[in-house]
Amino acid sequence: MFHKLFQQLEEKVKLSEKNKKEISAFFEIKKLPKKQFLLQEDDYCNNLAFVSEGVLKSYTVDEKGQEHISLLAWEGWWVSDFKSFICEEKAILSIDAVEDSEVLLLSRSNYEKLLIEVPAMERYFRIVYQNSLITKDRRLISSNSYTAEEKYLQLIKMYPFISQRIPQNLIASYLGLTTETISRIKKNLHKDH
Amino acid sequence: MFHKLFQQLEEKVKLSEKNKKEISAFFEIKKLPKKQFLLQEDDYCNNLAFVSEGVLKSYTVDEKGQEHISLLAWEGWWVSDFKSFICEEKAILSIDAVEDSEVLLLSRSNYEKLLIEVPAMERYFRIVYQNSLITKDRRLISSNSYTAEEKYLQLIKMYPFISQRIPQNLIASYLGLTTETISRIKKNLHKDH
DNA sequence: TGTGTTTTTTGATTTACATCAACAATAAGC
DNA sequence: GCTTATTGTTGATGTAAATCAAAAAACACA
Repeated sequence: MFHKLFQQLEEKVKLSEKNKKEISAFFEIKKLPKKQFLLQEDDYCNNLAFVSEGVLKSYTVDEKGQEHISLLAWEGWWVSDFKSFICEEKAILSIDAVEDSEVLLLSRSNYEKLLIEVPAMERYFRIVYQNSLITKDRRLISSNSYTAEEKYLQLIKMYPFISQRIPQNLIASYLGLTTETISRIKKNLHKDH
Repeated sequence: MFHKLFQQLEEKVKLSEKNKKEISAFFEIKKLPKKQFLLQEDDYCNNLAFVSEGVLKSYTVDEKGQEHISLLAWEGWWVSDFKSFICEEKAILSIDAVEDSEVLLLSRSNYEKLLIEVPAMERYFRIVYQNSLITKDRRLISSNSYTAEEKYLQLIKMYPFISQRIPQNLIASYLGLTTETISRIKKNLHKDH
């Protein structure tokens, strides 16, 4: 359960065994069967969630009822409605499980305590956010300047196995495209073999 | 020169007078006249830049020579090609001054030292990145799910005075639209007064 | 093993925004 | 103040991707 978490942490910061014991006490384990919500729009997001198993998606829903996925989070990723979590506002994101999953929850107060009591964690989150910014930056550029095909190819390049795990309609939503468009792109790529 | 920086820092963390002296020693001041580059594509981005005066833009240039602005940074903002800075790769972004500006440069080695020697700065950057992620998240949602008009309105709402300072063609590029589209949107909004 | 559900494919049509082109307004340099 | 750049507007036309609709394929589970 905590294996993935510590693996993640130790990629970025040094931890003693004592640290690890300390840290795990701040988390709560939660099983999340497929399709179950971790967060619903308009609720308050009171936890950061670390995905220890499975895949979750976070998304907005527009007036037409269409989902727009902002993040696909599998093992080793953090998910939340960050703005809601930090600013204690109502969430605009919903989060649910794409497949049977398990998450480690870190409540707001535990998050704040953890940052202070374990300085390595302050550093860890600074690094995670740093990396996260890098990816988000690239995604934003891609979203504003690339064609549908380029966006799709870039995603496949970044996560070659994503289509084995994530249905195409979710990939489409993640890229801000329709499932029909993805289907046609694939057909086209095949043609040019 | 350092006034804006300390103002920014003290919004987020507590600093002693001694801290301030220490911190300022890590920065180098640079004047940047309008249109001058802070960074060019394919160079290495070796500094984080804090804008103490003026406005910079960071952008990519596509095969057709079109600019795609990823960030408009005015007083109080940080700019860099973050991936290049962190991973020591070649930059894909160019950064230049939209108006006569002044920046405070923090080199990679100074950044790393600063984070370790002044723990408040580790905390500061964690908070800055945290906030930055929140904005980037919202921008990504907007970019993938909103119409041109919605994107424009959201920007105006977020930065009501932006059009007084930033020419429309740069705003267009920032939103991933053309200047003609912005012009038509404005006309339309006016009509509905 | 079949039957319903979810996901993907294919084709026809529409639409939002880009592109192209020409011109108007503002600002900047000498 | 006049000239040259820069920025913004307007109209005509093109196009990538959305939408609509319906069938096919893949999956789920009774």
